[in-house]
Amino acid sequence: MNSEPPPAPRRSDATRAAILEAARERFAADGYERATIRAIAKDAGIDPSMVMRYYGNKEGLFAAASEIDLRLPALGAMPGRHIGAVLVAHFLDRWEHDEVLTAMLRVGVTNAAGAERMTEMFRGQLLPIAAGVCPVREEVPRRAALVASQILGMALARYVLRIPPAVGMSRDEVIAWLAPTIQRYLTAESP
Amino acid sequence: MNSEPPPAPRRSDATRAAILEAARERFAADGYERATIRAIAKDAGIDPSMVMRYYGNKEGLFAAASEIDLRLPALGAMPGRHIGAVLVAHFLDRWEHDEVLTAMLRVGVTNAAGAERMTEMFRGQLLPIAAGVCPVREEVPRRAALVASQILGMALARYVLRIPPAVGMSRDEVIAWLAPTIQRYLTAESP
DNA sequence: GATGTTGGCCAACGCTCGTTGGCAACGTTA
DNA sequence: TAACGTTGCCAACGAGCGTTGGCCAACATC
Repeated sequence: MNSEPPPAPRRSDATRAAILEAARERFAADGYERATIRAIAKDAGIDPSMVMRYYGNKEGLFAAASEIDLRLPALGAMPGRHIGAVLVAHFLDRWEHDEVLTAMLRVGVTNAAGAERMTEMFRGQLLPIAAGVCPVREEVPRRAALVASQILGMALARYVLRIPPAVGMSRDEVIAWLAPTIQRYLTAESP
Repeated sequence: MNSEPPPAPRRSDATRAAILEAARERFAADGYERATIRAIAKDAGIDPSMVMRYYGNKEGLFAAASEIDLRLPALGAMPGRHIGAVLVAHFLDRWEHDEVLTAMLRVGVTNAAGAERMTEMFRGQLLPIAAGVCPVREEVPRRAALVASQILGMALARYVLRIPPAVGMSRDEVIAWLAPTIQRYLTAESP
């Protein structure tokens, strides 16, 4: 993957980071279209032209800002019997502590590049997990997609649409309800 | 609700309808920001200023274009044992034949008004269904939200993000997998 | 047939957007 | 000290947006 030479530290690294952080916030809050480069630059305390210089254009900025790692636990560490609860808990944590996920969800719905990135994220990171516990090999993609549908659906209701009862549920409550669903999607016999 | 006098048929009804149809298509395909009034007008074969005349402004147009009825079956007709399968099948039908739902999902994610409308839609139409079959009265909103999370999540994966395995599943397959989930969210004991 | 109403287009407004190019200040290197 | 790449700001561009107001033809009403 990483075949670049050691990245020489630049004097502008702080600015680059500030832009990225502001971009993540704006994309998460407003979606792709309404998150303007001008607003992001203002948040970062620099000139809009700097954004162009460092990230080429708006698409490049989003690509950089949506670099993401789900940090899914390793395969071996996964207890097969409780994988549903572990996964739900993990995703709740990630979503609540990383606004990039909300940004991806917001942008993925309106922007083709965002949708593709989201799809790839799940294919690259959730699929291996599913492959590790799923009984039937050729069903792995479908089962991973089912898991994604429930996880993304809860994220949508809770963090984006903010449907009141979904927001009002406690973390443990969400886990208790969703874990059996995920568990079944991954490990149960085909219906 | 409907306390207006009988609406006198206007000569411009055809134009109004054409605008609305074009708007629904554009909102569904592009989301709120990128669906421009100019493009909608061009699709409808009229001048952009007509849109303003008939719907006031862009928000008004969206409000009119996203008027929606989930057409959920009546309470009495619902077989309690199979309510999960019935609901999933019903939503798949609705989503595949009415682009307004995709439009609402796209817009609801970026636009506050869209999100509110989507929340209200579910509260007004899904909540009563849940109330009819849910064992514990005070859990009705939460259970309805859980149902919404799975239904919306599948719609997101299948019709908006177009995650390949989700798209590739047959209608019956989706029903077979999701029905038990919905059934449990609505009728099972609290976990 | 005159008069008011409706349905439509055209041209333009003010604004914001992404993006560009030039120019000054700074730090490094020679 | 001179040359140079880096970092930043400023001003402006062209385009597209939502929106407005005026004008004209077709229709309705008397």
